[in-house]
Amino acid sequence: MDDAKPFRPEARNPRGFGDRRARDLAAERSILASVSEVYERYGFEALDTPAFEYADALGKFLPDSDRPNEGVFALTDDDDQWMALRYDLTAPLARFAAQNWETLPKPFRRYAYGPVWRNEKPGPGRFREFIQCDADTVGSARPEADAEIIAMAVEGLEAAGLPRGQAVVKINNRKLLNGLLSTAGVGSEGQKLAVLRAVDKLDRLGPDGVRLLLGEGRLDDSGDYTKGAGLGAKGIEAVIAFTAAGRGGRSETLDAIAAAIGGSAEGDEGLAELQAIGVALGGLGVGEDRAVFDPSVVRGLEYYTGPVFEAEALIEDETGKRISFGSVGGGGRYDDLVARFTGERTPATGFSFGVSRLAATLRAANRTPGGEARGPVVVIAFSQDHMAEYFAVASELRAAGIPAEVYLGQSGMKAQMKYADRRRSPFAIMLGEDELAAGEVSIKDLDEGLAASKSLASNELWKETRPGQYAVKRAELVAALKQRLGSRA
RNA sequence: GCCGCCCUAGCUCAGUUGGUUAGAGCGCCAGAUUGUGGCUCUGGAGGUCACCCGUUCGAUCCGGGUGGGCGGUACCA
Repeated sequence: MDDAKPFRPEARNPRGFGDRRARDLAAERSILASVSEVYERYGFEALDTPAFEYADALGKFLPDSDRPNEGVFALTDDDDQWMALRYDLTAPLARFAAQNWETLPKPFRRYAYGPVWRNEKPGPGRFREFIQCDADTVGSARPEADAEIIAMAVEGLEAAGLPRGQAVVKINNRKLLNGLLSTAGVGSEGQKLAVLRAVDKLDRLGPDGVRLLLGEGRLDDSGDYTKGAGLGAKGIEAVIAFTAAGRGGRSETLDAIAAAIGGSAEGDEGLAELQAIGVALGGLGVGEDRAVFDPSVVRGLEYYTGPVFEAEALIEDETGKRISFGSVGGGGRYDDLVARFTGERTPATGFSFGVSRLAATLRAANRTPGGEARGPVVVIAFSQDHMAEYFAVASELRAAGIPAEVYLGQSGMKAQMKYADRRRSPFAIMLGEDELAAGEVSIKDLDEGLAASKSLASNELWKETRPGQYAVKRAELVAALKQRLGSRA
């Protein structure tokens, strides 16, 4: 006799993890299908890798501690090996490429999609589990490989529902800022990193805030002090001038960048790469309104070694306010990632769509990629005596490719109609005593009924009129429904 | 991680200067309408006032702690 209160766990999601219902899944699948189709059209082969990797294969690992770096979800398996959920699709690709390099066709072109996990603080458009759709070329150092990746990003955006003018891919090159900093006498990697972080905040803090972060440091609104990069006044202005070098056209921007970075071997290399990317983009038919050079783009991931890309949505909500949960995709060149495993420098470049964020952005703009999720045709269950007949109807519909179900709850007809309504069913099928006697079946078109109800004030009239309801011969049910479904489209 | 604000019904929020029975709108369920989703009307269910500890005769309210949410900031391989 245990009279202790039974433990009742609270039914809730882990923080940053969300349930996705039919309409969310339809949107996601639609984006995945259209982007995958673009990737395949460009000749990229599909690959899936496991959710888990050994933690050391994912990169950051603290050898002096038995815990992998925060930011990933990690655990040890039975053999005390540290495993971590993948935080993107690029690191697993690097592992796969290194492992199978001998037998792969080179350059290796592959795309992949699936969930990735990050143990970070969630926010709007920022999840701890989200879907990426990624394409990479491993084994080509040519800027044309980068250009092709960018072209796919542009086409993918369009296929996913962001046509010309509603999204833009911004392109930069890490080598430019590196060259500039070398010329300015900034040697240490730590200082360079601090500069990158500062520039990354340009959109949020503005040039003056970034100036503080490039110099001594900045005190923010919450009273927190952030130590700066420690650049001198000349260095600060050189960096700011560089980030402001974006112009309308790609070649004008290149000229402005060239003037801003001064001369350095690394900077010139980066400039030449961008130039070649620009030429290739022209050949690929990617207009200057869809892919631009933008020196203010940074990207957080440290593994990028050259060109970096970022996709941004340019759409507004009803009030004309720009919708932004951050970038909807990003990528770049990472020439050292495979070398972590093989010791051999292997050039690689790629781009990932943040499918979940893209879906969230489109939803915020009241757009539903993949269309509305509709429920099945619902066969009303009038009486226990005729259940077999109801199931026969459902089977006929299913055989004809029409999603259908018999109501299996305990409630009366009114509740069954309500159920069909809530399922967003297109039709309810009624086979009561009257219909059975007449050899007929009643079809209620729920959309039509709803539309008609707007002009009916009283419930009596609504019931009498039975808007959207038709009787057909029992044998003609499937044909009649097919016709109605077809004319709807 | 750090700083600030917040936590009352499924949701959005009132309210109690510390006192018996905590409210609204929306949503949900049911009836009016025994074979009809909408509209209308009527009724109903639903709350350990986030949790724990303290102060008090008495705490949803005051104090402390914990957890969660939001925002800022840091980090983001």
